[in-house]
Amino acid sequence: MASQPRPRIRDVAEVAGVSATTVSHVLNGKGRVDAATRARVTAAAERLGYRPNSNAKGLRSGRADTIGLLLPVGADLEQAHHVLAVEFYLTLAMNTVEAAFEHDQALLQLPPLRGLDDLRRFSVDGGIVVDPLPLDTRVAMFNELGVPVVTIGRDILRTQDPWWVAADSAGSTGMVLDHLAEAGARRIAMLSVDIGWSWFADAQQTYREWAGRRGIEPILVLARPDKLESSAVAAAAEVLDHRPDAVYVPPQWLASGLLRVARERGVDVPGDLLVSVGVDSHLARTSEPPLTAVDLDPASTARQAVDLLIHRIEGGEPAGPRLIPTTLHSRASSLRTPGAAHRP
Amino acid sequence: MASQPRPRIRDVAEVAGVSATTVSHVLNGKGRVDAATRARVTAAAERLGYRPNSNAKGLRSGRADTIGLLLPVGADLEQAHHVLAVEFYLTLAMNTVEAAFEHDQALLQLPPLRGLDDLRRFSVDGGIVVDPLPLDTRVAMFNELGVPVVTIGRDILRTQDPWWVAADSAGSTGMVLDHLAEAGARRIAMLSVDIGWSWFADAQQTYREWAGRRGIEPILVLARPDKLESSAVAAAAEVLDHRPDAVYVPPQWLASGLLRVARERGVDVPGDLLVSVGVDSHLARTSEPPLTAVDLDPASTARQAVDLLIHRIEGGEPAGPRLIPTTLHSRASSLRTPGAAHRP
DNA sequence: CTGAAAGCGCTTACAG
DNA sequence: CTGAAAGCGCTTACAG
Repeated sequence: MASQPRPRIRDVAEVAGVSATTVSHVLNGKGRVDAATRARVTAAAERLGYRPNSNAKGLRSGRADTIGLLLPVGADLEQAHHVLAVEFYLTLAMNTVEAAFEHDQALLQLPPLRGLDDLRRFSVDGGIVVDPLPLDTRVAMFNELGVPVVTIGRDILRTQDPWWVAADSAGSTGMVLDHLAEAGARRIAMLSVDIGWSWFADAQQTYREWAGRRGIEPILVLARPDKLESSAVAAAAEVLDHRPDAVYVPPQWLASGLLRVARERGVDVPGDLLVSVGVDSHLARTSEPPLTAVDLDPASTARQAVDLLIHRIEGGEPAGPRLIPTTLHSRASSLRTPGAAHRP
Repeated sequence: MASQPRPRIRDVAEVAGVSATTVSHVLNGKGRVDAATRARVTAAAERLGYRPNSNAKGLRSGRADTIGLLLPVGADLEQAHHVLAVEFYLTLAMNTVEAAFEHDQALLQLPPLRGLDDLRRFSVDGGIVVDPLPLDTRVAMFNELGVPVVTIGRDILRTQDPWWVAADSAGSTGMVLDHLAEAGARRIAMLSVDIGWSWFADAQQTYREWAGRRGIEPILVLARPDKLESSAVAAAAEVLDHRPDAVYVPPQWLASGLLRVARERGVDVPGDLLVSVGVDSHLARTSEPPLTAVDLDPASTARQAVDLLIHRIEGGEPAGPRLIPTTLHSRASSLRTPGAAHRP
């Protein structure tokens, strides 16, 4: 419990019989230092459990060795109905933490930013903004303060910005639609939402193009973006009115509403209707029936985002956006087993 | 995009026509400063968008104005089956962030700590360790470095430690058992797990005492702590072998296994079996039937933990542990509607 | 290869 | 009520 005073660089220098300068050189791999001296310094630092004071280091170097993470959820997340994506965000966060750690950076969780002053209170070398809205204000704040920023998800209106990492929505959509078509679907609808996140925007565009190429009239229903159960149910009812034989649902939070309405109408999944959702989750895996879903690989996404941010912090050239490949987990909801239709 | 140089305290001093000392006094509410001077300084700081450099501040004061949060999940959380509690942890994390922010503290997400050196790399004034195991190593590391620490959940073996905040497990258990008894249950079992978290340990003890007071033989089945689906199912089968008419399941991740086994055996919930789970979640709310569950109020828990930690950082006397009251959300799984039993 | 010295931007005795 | 000066623990030209 007794907090012994933390060793300073001069303590290490003393033990090693050199100057603080030399200790600094050794520890930071700068300058030329004799191998024997280097060994003595390393040993002394090790023995004392020396860790440079990050405030002093940061003050001198102007770097905080800290990056900020801004999730699109606040403290009121219990209320929000997109709680279904919590696994995704928590996985994203924990992987960001570990990736940052491996790069010798600490990870600051930023609260929702109400203004520039909120952001100014944190000293970070860079920031990661998750799920930017079109012309995202949070990104603008980082830019305004000259702090390097990278987004997870693309800001669909900042078309010149190369500093983002995102799961491949267009590719995923093509994969899902092809999968449903191969399973025999002829009238494939999309049930989505009108939020400006690239995951949804790109899915819609890809769906339209895909339908166009096949000369099919797209059936596209957008739920209200309020994430309320009632809106989900209303949109589900509307899409079923079109009598599709398959539905792709990029926003995973609309899936349970769709299943419920289908059940109420006696529409069997997968017998009468194939379903695939956009973001894999425990719920998708344990749903009845289990739902075919796209695995967005939040772990890789987080790591790529940290890499890209550090590249930007170090003044690197825009390395271009990074698209993260996805995987389709095919489950019972999209498997048309002959004879399984119209089970009682 | 152009990063204009950040204003320093001397810039503010210059604009206000005073010394840096006075600016510091005004901004930190120290010393006596003339009201007019104070106003000029405040205005100047405001106009320049001045924010003290936290590294300089920290170097001088020895404080980092940063607290660390250590969740019991790592980057591999997709694998772990306790993903069901992700809402709880994410809510905890986001509320910790906001509470810290309101106390002018930044919140560092700490990665899993493999040793003292990992912890030394972070400069934090204090730490919050979530769900400590008995004689928790992470807590020991903070103590070893002399960094104030507070736990969310009680370390059941460090009985002298008053620095914790936890949802009231004993109270919740009593509430659930009474609720089930009032609904008519006579043979109330507990399906839990042998992990040393206080939430589970206290629930078991309370259950035993409760049964003892009523002269009932407790039916207590503990699942293996590996969080595998197979272990959950095995434990569920074992508890149903005892033919209980109600089960309280403190670890929420065992609930779906119980429901599945009950369905397979033709045991109707709630007709033949009342069920209540320990941690409320979206899954509990949307389960079929919806599950009666304890709301642990992670938001209050997080805020109290931050309060307590700051109290400890400031050298306050042990204020004693803080028990967070819980709420029971009574849902269909524990409502014995006469005649509802043995629905097809 | 090594070290003395300056300075990063603050806060805090201390003097006036 | 106000300010000059020291110093927190580092890193980095610079000199030797």
